[in-house]
Amino acid sequence: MKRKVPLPEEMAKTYDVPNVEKALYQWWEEEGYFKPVDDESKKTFVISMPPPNVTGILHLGHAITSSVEDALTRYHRMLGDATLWVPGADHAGIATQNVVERELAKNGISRQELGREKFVQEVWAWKDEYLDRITNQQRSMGVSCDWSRERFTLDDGLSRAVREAFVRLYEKKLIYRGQYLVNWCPRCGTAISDLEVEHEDETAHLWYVRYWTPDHTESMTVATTRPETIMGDTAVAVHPEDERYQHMIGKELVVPVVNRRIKVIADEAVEKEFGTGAVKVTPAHDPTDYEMGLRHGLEFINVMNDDSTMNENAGKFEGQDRFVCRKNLLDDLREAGDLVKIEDLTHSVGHCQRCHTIAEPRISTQWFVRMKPLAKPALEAVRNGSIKIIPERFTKIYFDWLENIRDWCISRQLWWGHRIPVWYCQNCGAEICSREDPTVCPKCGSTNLKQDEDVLDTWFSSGLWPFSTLGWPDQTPDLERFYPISVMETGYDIIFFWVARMVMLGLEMTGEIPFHTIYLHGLVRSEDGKKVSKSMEDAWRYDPLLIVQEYGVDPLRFTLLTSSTPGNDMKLSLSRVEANRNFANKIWQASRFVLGNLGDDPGKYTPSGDPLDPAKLDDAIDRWIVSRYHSLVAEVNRLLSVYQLGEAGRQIYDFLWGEFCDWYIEATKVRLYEGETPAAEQAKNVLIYVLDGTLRLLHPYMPYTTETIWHYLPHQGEALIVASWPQEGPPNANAEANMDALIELVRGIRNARSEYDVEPGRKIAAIIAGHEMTEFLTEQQNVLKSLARIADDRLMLSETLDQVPQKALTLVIGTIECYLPLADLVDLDRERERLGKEAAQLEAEIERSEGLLSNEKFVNKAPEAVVQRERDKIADYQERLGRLRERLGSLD
RNA sequence: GGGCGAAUAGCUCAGCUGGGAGAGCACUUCCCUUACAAGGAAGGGGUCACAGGUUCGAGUCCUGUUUCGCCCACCA
Repeated sequence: MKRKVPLPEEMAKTYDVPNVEKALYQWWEEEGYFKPVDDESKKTFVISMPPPNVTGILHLGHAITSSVEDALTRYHRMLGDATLWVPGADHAGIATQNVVERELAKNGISRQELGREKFVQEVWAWKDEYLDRITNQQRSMGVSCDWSRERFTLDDGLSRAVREAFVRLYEKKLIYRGQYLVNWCPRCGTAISDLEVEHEDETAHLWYVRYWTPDHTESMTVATTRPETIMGDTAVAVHPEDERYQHMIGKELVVPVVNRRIKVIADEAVEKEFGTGAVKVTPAHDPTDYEMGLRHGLEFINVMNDDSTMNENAGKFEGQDRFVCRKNLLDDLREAGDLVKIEDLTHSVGHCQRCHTIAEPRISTQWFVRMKPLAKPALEAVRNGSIKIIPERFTKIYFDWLENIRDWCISRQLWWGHRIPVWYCQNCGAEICSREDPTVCPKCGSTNLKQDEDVLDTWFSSGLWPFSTLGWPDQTPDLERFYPISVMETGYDIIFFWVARMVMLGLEMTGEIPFHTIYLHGLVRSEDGKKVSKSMEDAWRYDPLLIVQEYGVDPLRFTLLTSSTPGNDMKLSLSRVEANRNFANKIWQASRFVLGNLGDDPGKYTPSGDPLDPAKLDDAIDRWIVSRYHSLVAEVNRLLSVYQLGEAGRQIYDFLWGEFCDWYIEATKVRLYEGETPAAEQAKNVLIYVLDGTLRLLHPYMPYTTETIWHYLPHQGEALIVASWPQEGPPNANAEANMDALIELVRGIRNARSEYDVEPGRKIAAIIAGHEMTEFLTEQQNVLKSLARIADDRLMLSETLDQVPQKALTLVIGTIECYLPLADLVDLDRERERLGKEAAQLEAEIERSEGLLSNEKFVNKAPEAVVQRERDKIADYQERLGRLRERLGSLD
């Protein structure tokens, strides 16, 4: 037996969809709607969810990712594509290790005390809890992803993919191990990649330090911001063409404190203008100096330990923290008279992305990926259009980074992550990189093997995500069918960390592009424009879970989807979420109206799924709304095809509220309240037809609200989530023009009533000459009476008028003349003034149009349609003006 | 040092291929009318940052300037 939708029997009077979100989600999932249809002939549409950090808490960044990806997924599912959205989570090496270490520290336990194996066990134990939390939070956003395919970057399959990728790169010599200068986080105790260093401008000091020649007869002064590295100096460098120092090049100087002799060298990297033009060279602690060290064959002296305390090379400062050492060293120098000068200086300082500790450039043995050979095809794939980036401007950023790419340090001195699959023979020293754990050394046969201690950068496994989640390296049916995936959707802040690396590794490992389209969304900021962070005082206001609690999922989703354009940041405004909650309520109430007017057998109004032809409808207002709806479908299709989700959403909003509710529903009331006339029956069919279709269009944005309402309305099919996307149908220009006139007329009358303080309840009289519009207005006279509050027996409608009432307000709407004899209320002087103003306005408009048309260039060069529009305008305005003048004359 | 983005109503933002400036919130007046007060009706409010240019026509395209934000870069 088919499981029933978990909804109350009756449609509630108030909007309470948030109360059924959970049940609906569960129902969707249990019905299997999130899985791709099992039909090989269908086109596929695939998205890989950017895996959230397993320790993460859902924030607005996740919420926007979820909203965009779910909207795309639902849209394509309704289009009939075999749609797959693959979810998963990231083990997030440093981040997770830090979190668990902190948890353990609460009980006074350190990672070192536990030892590697036990600590990793401990993290795994935590992982389940964390994973549960984050995935539940994601579910709460309504994500329609296939949880049966959920993956975790450290699970067996993905670990195998990581190892396979590593070994392949190793065998192609694209991975190498060596001693180089890397960024080191002393707090995390690991190397980090260039990308993981965040530079910030800080005010600091530039210390001028004097270095003497061994005989203490000559000296040179160098400027440094990091005096604690002095003990690692192995040269002083000047520019080769610096005349001030020519005589010193090649001479020896003595490093303060450690009294080591170094040479003065000449190198073009030195800027003559900066400081004294002489620079201390510390190849083991500075990127520029490192390069110089290589060029000049200098010694590399590391003066710090892993935790950035000074090591034995720092002489008397051994054991001191780098900044304590700095202070003490400066004191010593000052005392010796060799601290010549101190200047203020603003320079950028690198910090660890994860813990914000000042990173230390440091020489160290690490594993690297050779990037240039990988970057080349990745550049080509975007250049030749195989991969498209939206918005396009990020293409240049992608190019710039890849064109100047440097090797990627992938080893981390952590315990939580994929261990590097390399073993060292303790007997012969051989290095063994292998898919399987080796037991004997292939060179000497020794069984004394030791695996490399390091783990891989988290982003290494993320880089394989689009295909590792589909079963790679095995040629699984999923990989066969769903790879390459369709869209890679993520924030622009991780274009280098993740997106570019996926392209490179995807091309290298699978020989194919990993995805066709890269869609980058903007970052969410708080209302005052700051980056939303947990430390913010009013951070709770930007907690998606709390927002959802207060307003529901759909309003938040709709807000996130319609508040910005691709790639642009957005400031989330809660008043907007509230407004969209009101929108959801509006749809609910409108649907209640429709449902409540269908009578005892609503099923007979079930839409067939085929587009209605407005030309075949009897009522002009029906023709109008159907025509407008068809234009909406076409417009939404167009916008979605170019990823303009925001604009499409706004169009649906405007149509539903501003046209369907404000005008169509109001107009149908007249017919519906007449009873079961043929006209009423047609209205019901059209109401359902348009509402059903619009709910479909809105479903990707507001899945819960639309699914719920849809079930109460007569419908075909088992669930909206798997219902078909609306078809485009013919518009009807004539109906739209007629209705536009009616709307303008009603607004004009309402405006006049308001201006003359006619009580809202009072029904007034109206005398109308319809001219060409007479037939239409006659057909719709009851609607007109109802909307404009004209008394039943006091509407005089004819084609022309023999005589018009003196004491009456005058409205001229296109060809329609309308007089409102408001008797005692009408003040002829005031009326003259009002009409005079209107006439003046029309004159100005006519003058403007005539000006345009008298310009030969405009007439010749502008498109015919634009010129014609101006001509039509003049005709229309002149007709109106004529009538106004006539009326003004008759008032005298 | 290079690059990118933003600048539109009091606030938050749209304005997609250049053809008479829009929404939500806030504001004013009125209305609890049988879908909806989470609502309805009618309003007020903008030299589209500035200066040039292209064009018959520029919020939209080009150049420059200013302010803010971001990214990249071996600024000792």
